[in-house]
Amino acid sequence: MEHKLFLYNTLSRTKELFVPIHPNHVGMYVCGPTVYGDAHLGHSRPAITFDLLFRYLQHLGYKVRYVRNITDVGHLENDADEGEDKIAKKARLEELEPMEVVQYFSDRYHASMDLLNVKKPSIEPRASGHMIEQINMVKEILDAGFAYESNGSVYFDVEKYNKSNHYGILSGRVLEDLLSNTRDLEGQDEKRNSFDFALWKKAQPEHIMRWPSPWSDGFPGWHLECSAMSERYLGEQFDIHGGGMDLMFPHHESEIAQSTVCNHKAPARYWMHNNMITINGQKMGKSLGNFITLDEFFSGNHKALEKAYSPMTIRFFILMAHYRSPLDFSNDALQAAEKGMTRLFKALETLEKLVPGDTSTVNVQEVETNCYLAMDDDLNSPIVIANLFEAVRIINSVFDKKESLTAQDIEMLKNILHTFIFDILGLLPEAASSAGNETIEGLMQLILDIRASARASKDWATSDKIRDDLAKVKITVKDTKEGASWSID
RNA sequence: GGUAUCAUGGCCGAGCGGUUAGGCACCGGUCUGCAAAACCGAUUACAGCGGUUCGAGUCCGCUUGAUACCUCCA
Repeated sequence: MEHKLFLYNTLSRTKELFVPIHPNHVGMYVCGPTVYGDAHLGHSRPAITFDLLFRYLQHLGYKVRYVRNITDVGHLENDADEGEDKIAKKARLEELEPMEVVQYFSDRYHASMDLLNVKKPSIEPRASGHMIEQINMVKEILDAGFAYESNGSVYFDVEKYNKSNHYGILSGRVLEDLLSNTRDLEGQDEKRNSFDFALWKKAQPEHIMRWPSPWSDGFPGWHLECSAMSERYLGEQFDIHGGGMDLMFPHHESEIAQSTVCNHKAPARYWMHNNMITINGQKMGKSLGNFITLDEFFSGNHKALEKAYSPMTIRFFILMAHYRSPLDFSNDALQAAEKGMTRLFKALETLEKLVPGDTSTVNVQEVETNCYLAMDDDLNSPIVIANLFEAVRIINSVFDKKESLTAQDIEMLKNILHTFIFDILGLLPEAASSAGNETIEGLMQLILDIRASARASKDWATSDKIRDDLAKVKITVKDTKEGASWSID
């Protein structure tokens, strides 16, 4: 099957046919988390979005090198903490080594990503492990005359850069507009212009994380690590650079400027940005303090949550919206996703039980074609899911003898669904909720046996009492053709 | 103020000029001792006002409203 994969490129604000620089190979860089806190729902969106792209590119046969960094140095606090490295700040409060904090939250981030069935990137570099590359890059930019040293810190000269290039090419900004936005911040006087950004920051005495450099003991600027690490692992120019929309400016804009000065070409050809997850219409974010961590979703342990939501529910919820649309969190939406996904997986079980017919009354091939068309159209996962539900309808109708499929078509349908549900969307069937505890299993078996004999003798009073009383302790009993089943709510 | 994005039925969410999105809820039906679950089926929409067009959620303009970025943020 011919594939013309179109991806929305923020640079051109249009969907463009994806053509890799080197045939059959794709280099992809995505901005990862800053590890000084637990991952929240918002963090799962880029992870899942670019996991979807990673999976799909691999499915199409590309050899993909996917680099997703971990930021463990370099970001500055604002306001009272201006100039202080975020990680150092947190570490001091906790009286832990900064690297201990980094390790702790990295591990927790990885655990959450594993639960969400997010594939590990090919390389996951840390900023702290690439000091030499970053310092070299600062030197290069200084040598090229696009940076200046000031009091031990080094700043990128945006105004000079903008004379030969367009600073704002990605975000659609015009430098003159940025000029009007002067704001008093500490350290501003070191800069020639407010929009200049730091390449190297001199460390204040209280800084724990610091590295020697030709200019001062300090740490690299906010945007440098991505430029340095993407170049190191993917080369001067690579295919795809991704991240959250909130990083478009100034982070990605500055990355482009830095790399362009060093390599005389734009670092990435396709820039992709996922939209935000909102809560009550507002962006979920650390600064706003309105975030819910992934662990809280998984445990249900948060006042805004009516119940616990499994990792796969979260994944399905995110895939039900297109990655460039804002997605509003709500219990209703999450529960709708949960029910829909359950129905999808139930149909997968039903599919195994279908009895083949002599002819097919529905076109199975169409499901596959439509799913591929949706994926090729800028990763339109909601449309893929809609088509999967069309398959659900087909499966159930065949099961109900309202439609018919040949053995060959049933096999094809299995292949299609497995490919899209497991391989591409990366969904996994949830583990049976009732399993695990032998004592409870045994007790429930006993209770249901007693109820079964009551029902056999049409003793509905006893049968209903057992069911009602179990319901009071949040155990649901369902009578099916194969006997009673139970689950804990 | 500047830049960008968006406004779809009870809720969530597709749609990129011309025949059904889809999910959840609700309603009707099948099944069941009853119920739940499951399954089948039907219904409800395109912020407002103009314009372009044979034809507009879909393009253009204006109005209103919302969000993001401009300061660390996925």
